[in-house]
Amino acid sequence: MTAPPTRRSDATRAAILRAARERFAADGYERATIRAIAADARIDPSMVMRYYGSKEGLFAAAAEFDLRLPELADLPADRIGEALVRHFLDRWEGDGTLVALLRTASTNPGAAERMRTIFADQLGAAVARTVADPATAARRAGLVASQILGLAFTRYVVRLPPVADADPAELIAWVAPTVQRYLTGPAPR
Amino acid sequence: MTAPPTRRSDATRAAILRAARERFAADGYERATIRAIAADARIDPSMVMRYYGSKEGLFAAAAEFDLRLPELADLPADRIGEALVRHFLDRWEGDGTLVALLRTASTNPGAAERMRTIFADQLGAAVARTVADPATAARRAGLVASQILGLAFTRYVVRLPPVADADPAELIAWVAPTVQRYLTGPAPR
DNA sequence: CTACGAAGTCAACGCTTGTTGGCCTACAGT
DNA sequence: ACTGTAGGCCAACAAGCGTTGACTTCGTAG
Repeated sequence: MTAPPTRRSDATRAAILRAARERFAADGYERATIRAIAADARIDPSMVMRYYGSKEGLFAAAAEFDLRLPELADLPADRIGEALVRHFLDRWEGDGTLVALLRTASTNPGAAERMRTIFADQLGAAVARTVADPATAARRAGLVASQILGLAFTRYVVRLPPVADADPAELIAWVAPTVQRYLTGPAPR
Repeated sequence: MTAPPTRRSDATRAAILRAARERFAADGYERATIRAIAADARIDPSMVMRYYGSKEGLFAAAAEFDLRLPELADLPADRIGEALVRHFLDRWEGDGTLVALLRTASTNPGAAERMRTIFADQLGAAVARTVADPATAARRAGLVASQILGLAFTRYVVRLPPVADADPAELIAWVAPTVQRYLTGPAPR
């Protein structure tokens, strides 16, 4: 047990992180300035540097993200698609971090790398544990990612009206079969 | 016939536009600097301003984009999905403009608006012409956009390995049924 | 009560960016 | 040959950025 329980600065650190996530989500990496983040958190820009070293360091801390995937094996095999789509919509409807990552991955190589890691490790691993054929597991996970990220991109970033305005239940009903097929459907050819 | 046939500066204008598209596609809006674009085109940064007024103006000119969708009604009804996926892969494999738009739409409101227009007008209209039920046409077009843009995003922007490394034929085989169902499948519920 | 380290503030730096206006150059019409 | 004009270049500007270091304030341990 090495940890000194709480430092006085923890509240500030947390405020910075919260403001950073909001700004990164709203504006992307380059337009989210340290000065603006500091203003939101009501502290001095230099505090950000003290605690996170640099803008890159701040982003790395703000973009820590756990998909919190459920154990797919515990679900009824024919409901995995539905459960996954529902889970993702819930997950990022309440947490701007993934939108921040999505916006930033477009221009920042580090963020793109982070995104690759998250989806390869977390989603890839969960899929590998459930899919029968290990040879196609990675491809299946990639296809699921393409539909899930496409949904997030059109709904939260571009805000294409027919997708952004739909209620979650309808989106789930439409998209779940796609994900289900990518996971458990027969491989083509 | 109002047009003076060719001005001496047309070659320069075109060079700027070509360089701009490449830079915007590779770096996104904010990291693609006018100076870098001008250097690529081997002209002075001030020329960019002379011809396009501002960086926003340059982007607006560079992001002009026609999806060149085929007339869907001319295709066999059960092959529309396949044809569409193949068309999109072809279309942006050879032209960086859409990738530039994709990267830029993440952070630049104007680019997001442009993206919305392109997909609502061009794809939305083409879908509306083929889908039986006009009430669901917009939603179906949005869903197609979500899968198509998700594919582009994972393959060309994030470069998620299982999607980026796949060859087009395999991607088409996996994704075509999704698009086909979004277009011609029964509406859920 | 005092001293010391952490937390926070302030002002400035060096750099890059988009943008501007003045200057030079080359070509077309007479 | 001469001149007007469009094409192109150079140098500079103001603004905003990330980042730095020195200074002040606060809370606590001895």
